[in-house]
Amino acid sequence: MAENLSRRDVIRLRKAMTSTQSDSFFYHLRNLLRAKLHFDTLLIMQFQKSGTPRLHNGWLRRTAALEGAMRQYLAGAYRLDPFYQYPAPPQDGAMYRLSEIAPDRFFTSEYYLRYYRKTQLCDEIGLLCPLENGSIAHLSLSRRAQAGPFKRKELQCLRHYSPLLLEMLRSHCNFRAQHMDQNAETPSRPLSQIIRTEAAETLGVKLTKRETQVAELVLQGHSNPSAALKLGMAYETAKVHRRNIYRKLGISSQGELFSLFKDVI
Amino acid sequence: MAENLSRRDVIRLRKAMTSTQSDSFFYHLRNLLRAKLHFDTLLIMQFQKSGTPRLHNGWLRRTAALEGAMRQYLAGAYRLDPFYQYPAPPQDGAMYRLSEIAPDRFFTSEYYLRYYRKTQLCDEIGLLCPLENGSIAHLSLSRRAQAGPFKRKELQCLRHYSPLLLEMLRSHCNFRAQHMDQNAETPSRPLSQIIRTEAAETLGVKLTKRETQVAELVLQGHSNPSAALKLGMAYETAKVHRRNIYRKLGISSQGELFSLFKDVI
DNA sequence: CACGTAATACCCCGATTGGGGTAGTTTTTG
DNA sequence: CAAAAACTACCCCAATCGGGGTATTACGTG
Repeated sequence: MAENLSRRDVIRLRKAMTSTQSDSFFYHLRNLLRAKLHFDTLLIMQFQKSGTPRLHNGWLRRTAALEGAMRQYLAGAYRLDPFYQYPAPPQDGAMYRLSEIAPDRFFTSEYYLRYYRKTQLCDEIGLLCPLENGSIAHLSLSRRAQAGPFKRKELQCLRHYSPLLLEMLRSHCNFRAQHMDQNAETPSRPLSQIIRTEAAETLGVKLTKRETQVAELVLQGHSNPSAALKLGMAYETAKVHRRNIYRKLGISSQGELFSLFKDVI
Repeated sequence: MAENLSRRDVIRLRKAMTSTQSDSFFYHLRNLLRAKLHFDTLLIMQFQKSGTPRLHNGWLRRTAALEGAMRQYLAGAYRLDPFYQYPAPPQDGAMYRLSEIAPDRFFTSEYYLRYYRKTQLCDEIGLLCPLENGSIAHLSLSRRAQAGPFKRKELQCLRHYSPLLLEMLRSHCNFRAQHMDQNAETPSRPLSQIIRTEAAETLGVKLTKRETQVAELVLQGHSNPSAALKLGMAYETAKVHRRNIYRKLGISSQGELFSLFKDVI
């Protein structure tokens, strides 16, 4: 069974666990995981409370598309990442699969089509774990299309060891946070604020609070029903808000809404 | 009335008409037109039979977005330009408005949202005129959103003088063609071929003739009914082709189709 | 000739979008 | 307080899309 660790695995695990407070942790972690499953990217990031995400460690199978996407991600596209916008994980952290937590229309959203799809990644597992300072540690594993989605066994294995992984992740991120220049934190404007000010300044339009929220969810890839559910309102109400947004912005389709904000995000 | 030419207009007209065989034609043409209507871009191009379009003369109101879009256009996006893909104009040439000749879903198409919309252009008038060598001369006038679409009077004026403009356009393009290095013509792969080979090579999928045609029209911004009309088939048949395309390419939405080819086009 | 592929046309369905309207309640603001 | 703005919920509708199916008619190539 995948859950069983060979002697070598045990050694790898020990090396990873004992190195969380050092720079070699990522190396050992990668070795550990590589022995148990196949992945094409491995990232350790930190979602900060009011700053842009930090990439602590990253390994990508060399691809121009992947590196370009990574740059765009850190530059602002992260705001539409389902893992980034996912509500705070439980105290102990948790493991999620992209397809589980993605908004219902995420895979036809502009973010997916423009940033994600061209990386050829087809599956992603994310571990999220709250840190002491209020930020969130994020471990991401993903697979390219040619390798297919994660297999059942690989998922079982990950799920089985996710408590350990989360613990290591937390420990390592706390270590990295100490050596991080707090002041170098680039402030991150939340998506809602971007929408508001962009609409106001560029288009001279004042969006109401609810309209901004609906626009935000729509940009993240929620359908009307899904956005309504998230905001605790009736489906028709979300529709009304969207209609008002379109009217105010002088557009008439979801695609135009995306194109209005894609340069800013 | 807008059709009336002042004495100064007459002088401008004469200058333009007498300079079609020289490099100063564009300058005089711009002066002539500027006196009669407002525009934010003025382009003289030549759509070649089997080469990429040539930009003979171009004037853009300085905008980073405009210049970027122009580069993308010449690099390949021209293939989705409604004027470019418009069937051959009559012998004497003709004048068209973008909204008249655009595919029904053009304004929600990827081309429009990615290339056209961000230029902030909201209206475009194109004169098309066949040349001797089989290529097509194209005069384009467009307006930015802040100026609004062309006014009725401006359109009347243009329409009234379009025979003259077309004649000048033809004359000038023939002049430019003489001084053009025939061999420098960059060969242009037609869209259909790009779709075919891209699907075959990158995705290992053989699209049939009809499927390729449907994919082409969809990428250009035609809906199923519109594509069916263009291909002389029933609406349902076009739908079947599209369904087969999706199945073969392993996708499930129009957005993914766009994203598959957007890097190639 | 026969068989496979391509192409055609039609049926069904559910889901979503975009746009129109009416109406009631809550909140904000002058 | 009273009016305006925001929010809510529901009604209607047409259009499109994506996916399922069946069936008939070419068209070629072996």
